[in-house]
Amino acid sequence: MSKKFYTHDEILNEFIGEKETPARIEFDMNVELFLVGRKIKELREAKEMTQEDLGKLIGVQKAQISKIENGNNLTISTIAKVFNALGLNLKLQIEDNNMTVKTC
Amino acid sequence: MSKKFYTHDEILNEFIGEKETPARIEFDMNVELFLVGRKIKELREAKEMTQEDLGKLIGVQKAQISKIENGNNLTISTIAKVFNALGLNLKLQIEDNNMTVKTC
DNA sequence: AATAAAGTTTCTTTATAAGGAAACAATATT
DNA sequence: AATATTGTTTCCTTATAAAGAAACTTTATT
Repeated sequence: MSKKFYTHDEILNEFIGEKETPARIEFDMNVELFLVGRKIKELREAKEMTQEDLGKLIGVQKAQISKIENGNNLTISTIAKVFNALGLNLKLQIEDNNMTVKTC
Repeated sequence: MSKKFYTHDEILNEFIGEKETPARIEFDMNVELFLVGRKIKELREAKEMTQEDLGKLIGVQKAQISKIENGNNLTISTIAKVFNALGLNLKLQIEDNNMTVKTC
């Protein structure tokens, strides 16, 4: 009896919905938002900084940076602080699911 | 004795910094991030919904929507909930201040 | 001008993000 | 293999976002 193995995409397509369907768009947005921490880690590493380096820049311990990178419900002010420290500019792009693309 | 009147832009240029200078970029990002609430109000009104309508969609009182729209340090999860309810898709666009443009 | 509808404010509680200290774990480095 | 560096976890406190209830204010509507 042969087992079927699923790719990540197949799982999402099956259990959440195909790409561009409302449920899937919503899901993808949530994933993206809640992965800000992961993104921060990536960007910090790209700048070859340690958590301690980044912590010093914004005045917190390295442990706090670890929590920020691995936690998942940051506040706007925390996100802003970190992005500033990394010399990065974060913009919000708002898309209406029924067409028009705005940017704020 | 004649008084000089300043435009909004003149004030920002003078007291924060000219556009595209690091201080100004940082300032503009902070403004944008902290104005998510205002943006939510705009978008809700564009959909011709009352605060009560929106509140019902996400299961909170209209007073809470007022606070979200006028407050200024929302969490990711609050932002996600509201944007979902409005049928909007929020994307984060990350720009490195020394060039390269990424999107997550 | 009176009524209704929409939005805001105040007061309170609850939930949780932010943060430090210190121990611990995992990865380099010598 | 021992040491140093980097990252994570636990325990704890503090700050504050989220939320409801109810009074209040502002803006339509009749």
